This record gives sequence, C-alpha cells and structure tokens, in this order.
Amino acid sequence: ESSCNLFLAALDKVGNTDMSCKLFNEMKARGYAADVMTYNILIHSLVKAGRVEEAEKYFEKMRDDNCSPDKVTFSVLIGMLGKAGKVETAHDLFREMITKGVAPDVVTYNSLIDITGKAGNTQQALQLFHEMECKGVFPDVYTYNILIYGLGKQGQGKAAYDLFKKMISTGHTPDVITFNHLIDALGRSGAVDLALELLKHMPRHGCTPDHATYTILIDRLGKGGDLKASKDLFKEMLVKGCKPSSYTFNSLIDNLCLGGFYDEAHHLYNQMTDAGCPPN
RNA sequence: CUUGUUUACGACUAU
Repeated sequence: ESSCNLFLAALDKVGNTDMSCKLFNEMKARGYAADVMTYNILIHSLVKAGRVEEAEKYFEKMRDDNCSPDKVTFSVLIGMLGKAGKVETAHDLFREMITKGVAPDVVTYNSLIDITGKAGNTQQALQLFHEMECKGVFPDVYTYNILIYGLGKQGQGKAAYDLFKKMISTGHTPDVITFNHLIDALGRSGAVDLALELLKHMPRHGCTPDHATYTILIDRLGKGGDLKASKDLFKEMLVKGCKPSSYTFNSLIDNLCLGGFYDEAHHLYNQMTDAGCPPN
C-alpha cells in the first residue's frame, strides 16, 4: 500500500492524472486498502488537473471506505473550492472539519485566508489571522504574504504596508515574495515612490530582487506613464545580472504600444529570442 | 524521492 502511495506521488509530480486514477482502481480491485494519504494524493492530483467533480467524488468515496479525511484533505479541498469561486462552501467545510475534531493547522488557515482575501473579503481574512493567533496556530511567512497580497489587490496598500511593519517588528523574516506582493500593493495604491524605496531596502532584509520584482515595478511605472523610469529600471535589472522573463518584455512592449512607440516595441520584440525568452 | 498553502505581463472585464 505504501508503495502505491509512492507511485501515486510520482504520477502526481509528472501530472499523469489518468494513470493515477487507473492505479487507484487497480489497487482497489486487488483488495489493497487505500489510506488517507492515498486519497489526499489522488484528490490533489485531480484538483491540479482541474477535475473538481472527480475530486469531490473521491472525497465522498473516503466515507464509504471508512477513511477519515485529515487536515491535509480539508486544506486541499478548501483551496479547490476557493479557486472554483465557492468561498462560502469552503468556509462551511472549515467549520465542518472543526466539528469533526480535525484541528486546522497553519496551512489550512493560510489556504482559507488566501481564498477569502482573493474573494475581496480582506476584513474576514484579517479576522481569521487573528483567530489563528488566538488558537496558538502561529502565522508564518506564507500567512503574511497571503494577507499582503489580498490587501494589495483590494487597493489597500497602506494596510499592506502596516502589516509588513508588524511582521518585521514581531520578528518574522520576509522573503522575496513578501517584497513582491508589497511592492505590487503599494504600486496599485499609487505609492510608487515607496515601492521603489522598498526595492532598495530588500538587501537589508536579506532579499534579492528577482525578475518578478523588477517586472512588477517596470509595469507599474509604465502604466503610470513614466516610460523613461520604466526603461531605466529595465536597464538596471540587466546591469544587476537579473534575467528578464517573457513577462518583462510583454509588459514593456505593452506599455510602449500604449504610448504609441511602436518602433521601439518592435525592436524589443526582436530581442526577445536572443534574450532567452521567445514571445509566448 | 510518500500528500496540502502565497507572486509579476497579455486576454470578450479598460476610460
């Protein structure tokens, strides 16, 4: 049975979901028992493949199989429901797991906070953050990143920045994703100067800007009409040895086109393949 | 090397 799980995990990695289902049926047919991990791996594979209905079917199957879902099962399903836009159902499931005596951990909370924030309910996301702290489930860097992202997407750059400061003052270590989310949040709420300031402060926090960091700022500067600053930052990125991605080129090209600079846009387009990122 | 959580461009959603 445990070798079946190993096999399922390998199939999950390569994304061969059909084969996973086959293997599951095969093992059942041969009378092997599926444990909670078997179901978790399979359900997660189905979710990744966008096969939500089948994932739900296997979740129901667990019941008949006398196999109790654990915190991983619930976390996977919560994430799935969120992506399907069923955030309320996800909250119901969260309550259900608690009722059933399955204690949510930091990943469960992170998943729920993420989908709640992405649905635009930042208030409720922050409430869950508070709730987990009260329950002694300690927030990690994911928790902060998720919250900062949610706040940013709602245009609450100030709140995102405040949370970042709280994070630092409580001894949490930010990572490059924290900065990317925060820089994006600030840019969206018009605080581009502060966003640029943060870019400079990253090394002080042990973080190195990556291609996403630069692209976020390059795009924001361009969208704000400052093509000069946008292009300068692109040059800086290259000078610092950070490789641009298709996103970077696409963003620059888009903003140049919006500004009417078609020749320059075309010039950049011609450079993409040589730069290692062919047009996508 | 047995399972779960977060990021950037574009896209019928723009002014």
